[in-house]
Amino acid sequence: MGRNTLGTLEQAVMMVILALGDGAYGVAIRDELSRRTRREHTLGAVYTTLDRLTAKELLESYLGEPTPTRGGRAKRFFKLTGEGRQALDHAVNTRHELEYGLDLAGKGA
Amino acid sequence: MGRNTLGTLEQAVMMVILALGDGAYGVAIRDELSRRTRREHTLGAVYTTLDRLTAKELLESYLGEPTPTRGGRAKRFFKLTGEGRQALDHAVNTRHELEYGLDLAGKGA
DNA sequence: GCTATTTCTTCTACAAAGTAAGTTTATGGC
DNA sequence: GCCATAAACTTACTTTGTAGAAGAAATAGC
Repeated sequence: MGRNTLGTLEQAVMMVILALGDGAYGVAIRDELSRRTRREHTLGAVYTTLDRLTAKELLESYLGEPTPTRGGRAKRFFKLTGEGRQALDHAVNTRHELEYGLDLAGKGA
Repeated sequence: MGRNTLGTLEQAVMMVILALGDGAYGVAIRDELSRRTRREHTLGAVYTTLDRLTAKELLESYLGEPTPTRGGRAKRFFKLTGEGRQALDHAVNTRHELEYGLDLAGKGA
């Protein structure tokens, strides 16, 4: 995709990160994504998206505390950068204008 | 993009076709798209998308009357198939669930 | 202080979508 | 005929999306 549009998965991932607040790390993101999407996404898909968004500086990441549960590797948490927030808002607005006046399923209000 | 998700442009184009009703042909679609998106899209981008959606049987096309205007090649009009309508509705619903509970710009209602 | 187990991340190769920059076909008027 | 206009088509390329693993880190139990 040319310049600066966000793909559907990219947008979805960013929204899920917002929804998760703190606690947004790879596996959790995948799970919440599956929940909201009613669809399975592999971790591979999620992480590559995460990486690409980070490379574009729309996300930033930091490593979490030593794991509290059983075994496990250190979680990497993600959040939107200011730029990321802007990009998402822009995508949402664009969508809004596209949907304007149409009667679409799920547009109950 | 893997199996059956619609990309952002694909969704956008389908929405614009709905918005245009009859009168949805390449150039008109591009123009309406630019209007609603506040962004220029080349015809190349639009036509390749149109073709792909047609190939996936989400759109169907038919040729219009011999051109009424100045010069020009016969217009090709597009509309959603039943399957296309379904796919779009599904995309809209998914989006809905993703946005649920978030406070996003442009989500005024 | 090993080894199995759990939890999470990283890699790699490929398929699908998006874009740009042209080319082609068809009028109509001069 | 030649130029301008209006539309569609083509091609080569970049960016996103996906799958299916393999790789690391931490802990528990023994």
